[in-house]
Amino acid sequence: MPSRPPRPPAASLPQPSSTAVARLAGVSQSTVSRVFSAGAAVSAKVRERVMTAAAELNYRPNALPGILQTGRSGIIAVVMGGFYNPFFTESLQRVTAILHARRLETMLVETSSDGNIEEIVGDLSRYRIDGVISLLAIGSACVAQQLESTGLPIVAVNSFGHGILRTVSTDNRGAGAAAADLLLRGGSRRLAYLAGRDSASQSEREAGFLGRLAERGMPPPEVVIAGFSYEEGYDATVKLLSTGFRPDGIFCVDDLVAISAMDAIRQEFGLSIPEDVQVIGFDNIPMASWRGINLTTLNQDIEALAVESVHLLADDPPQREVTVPFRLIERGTTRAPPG
Amino acid sequence: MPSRPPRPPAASLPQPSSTAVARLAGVSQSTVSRVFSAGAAVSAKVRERVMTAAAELNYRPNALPGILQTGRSGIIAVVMGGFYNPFFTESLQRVTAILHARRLETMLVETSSDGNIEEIVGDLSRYRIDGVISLLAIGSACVAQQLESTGLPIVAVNSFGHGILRTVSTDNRGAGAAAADLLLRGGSRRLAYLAGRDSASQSEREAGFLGRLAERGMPPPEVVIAGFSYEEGYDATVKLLSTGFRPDGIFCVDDLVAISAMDAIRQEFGLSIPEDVQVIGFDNIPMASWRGINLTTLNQDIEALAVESVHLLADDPPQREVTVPFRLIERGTTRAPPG
DNA sequence: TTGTAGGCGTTATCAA
DNA sequence: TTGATAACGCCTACAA
Repeated sequence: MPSRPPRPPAASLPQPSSTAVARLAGVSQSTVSRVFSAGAAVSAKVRERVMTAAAELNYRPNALPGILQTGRSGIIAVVMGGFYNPFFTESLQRVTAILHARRLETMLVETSSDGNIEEIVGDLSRYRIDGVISLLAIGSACVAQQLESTGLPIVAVNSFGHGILRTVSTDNRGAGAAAADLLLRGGSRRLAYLAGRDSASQSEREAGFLGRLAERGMPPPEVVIAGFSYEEGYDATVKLLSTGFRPDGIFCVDDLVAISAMDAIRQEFGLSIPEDVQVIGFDNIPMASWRGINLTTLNQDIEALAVESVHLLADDPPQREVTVPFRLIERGTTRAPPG
Repeated sequence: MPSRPPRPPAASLPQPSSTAVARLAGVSQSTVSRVFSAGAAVSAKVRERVMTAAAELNYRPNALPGILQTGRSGIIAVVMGGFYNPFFTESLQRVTAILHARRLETMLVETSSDGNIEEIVGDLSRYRIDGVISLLAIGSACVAQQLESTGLPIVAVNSFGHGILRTVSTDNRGAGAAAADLLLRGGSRRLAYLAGRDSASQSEREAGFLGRLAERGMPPPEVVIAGFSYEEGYDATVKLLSTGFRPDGIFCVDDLVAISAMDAIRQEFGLSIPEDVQVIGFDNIPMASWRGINLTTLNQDIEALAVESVHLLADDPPQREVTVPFRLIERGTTRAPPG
């Protein structure tokens, strides 16, 4: 099923080997190897000679034979989708930075759905990658099972674990409840939820929101599926407000949807935020803090998510599921509490 | 200088080798190899037996020995920074997708400055990567020289080539001129340019803008350095308008700066856009088309930039520098032409 | 069509 | 402290 890259991409000159350096320096190949290994025992004189020869040949050690022997490559596959969402791209940035700090390399896997993850990861296992961090939620137990069958350690962010995967997640349920509390505190009584498409984070946020409203004796809110993007969110909001139902408080599955909802509310219906409608987003992407947007939202601690993901993958600690706390960021799209 | 990953990241079970499969299937190792190679000559019966054995052991071919022999890995290093800017993240997405379509893998290199690129790429060359695509501009000829010394083919986007690198760039100069034309056409006469920090794209855009204004007999515009981000742009705009000078047309080095300028203009100075001030951005990031922003901008054809980058790297065509046309996107922050 | 054997560039083990 | 040698797992002749 796998195959080599079909056309040779830009052939480069063959790199010099440690043998070539050894020859030039008049030492054995093993000595060259030692010079370029961490805790080696080499005399200063020999090291000097080897380094000179290496510099002359522009020698760069080749990591592949070592990988061949140890079976460990120091390469981690990071699975990404949703590049349009700053939450994901910032997550990618942090994860990569943390991996780099640990001297691990990032192999980037780009895919829009989690359907073909298994195939892609299977392909990548040709390189003897050491593990997988998926910033994309793994939706089905079946895919999780397939991934596990690669034998690689796998961490998924904001995903179900399906009893198999290691997971790192924001406290999505708690955050949903906090959103409910805040909307009620601001006086909203006709509530709506702009939902994402099926996923762990989406359903946890929804469960937290609906659960808290029920606890507090509110009728269930209007729920409309808005996806995760601006475009879908805009249409969903128009649809929601066109039913005749006029919510005075909306919780959105993410900031992109929240921002689109604000635009639709103002431009299509001439309503004011937060006077007529309170809006709460999720993620705290940079745009949420832009002056012209100023969105109240629930912050995901991306740094913590990234740190914990790498920790779970690389340090193999006993716990397999980590929850990271959210933080409420009150800005201008909710009404400050009266008291 | 380089070294192996210090701590073993999550040891996984050793993967079965083709030899193990061969033993189980009762054939030679080379036969297994042939079964998993593209244009192999294997009898159906043997292939069948090998596949069964491979499935039983959950065998995955190891690409490393092949790389060791050929010196080509099928891995491309993609250098990224500026994750806060959708232009860069979308570029990354496209490049990765195109590489993947060619069965090339993406090794992601995250760095904020181009200063340590050489070190990072040097590290990566341990993996015998086949080339480098830098979405980060290479600022100094010195760094370009160091990169070239790795012997790897290198493509940089929106960068100077320093007579060494292959480059793919938007027609930044032409786009700057188009911005000048549009502002003048809309009637602006007191012009300003919110500049980026020193880089090829920044200076080309500035040169195009200033050049065209000069051609058309206008005095040189006010120029303020605004970096590339929202925060810096906001401060720079406040600074610009606080000098007493009141521009009625502003060209910005990128959309993030333009959006911040709009926010500052409206919120700090109570001016209207485009009535009092026309604003033009650069990139055409998704936010520029958001209803609440609706920014006139110059589109960079990211798909073309990505395609050409991979082409220049992988197909080694004669030309080393490619320019991609821009496209003017007129939205609501400029005044429609009177005629 | 299949098997045998050599080599890719390291690291690790042992002997000197 | 250094050198020789055997892996690592695959590919590619070449032989059968």
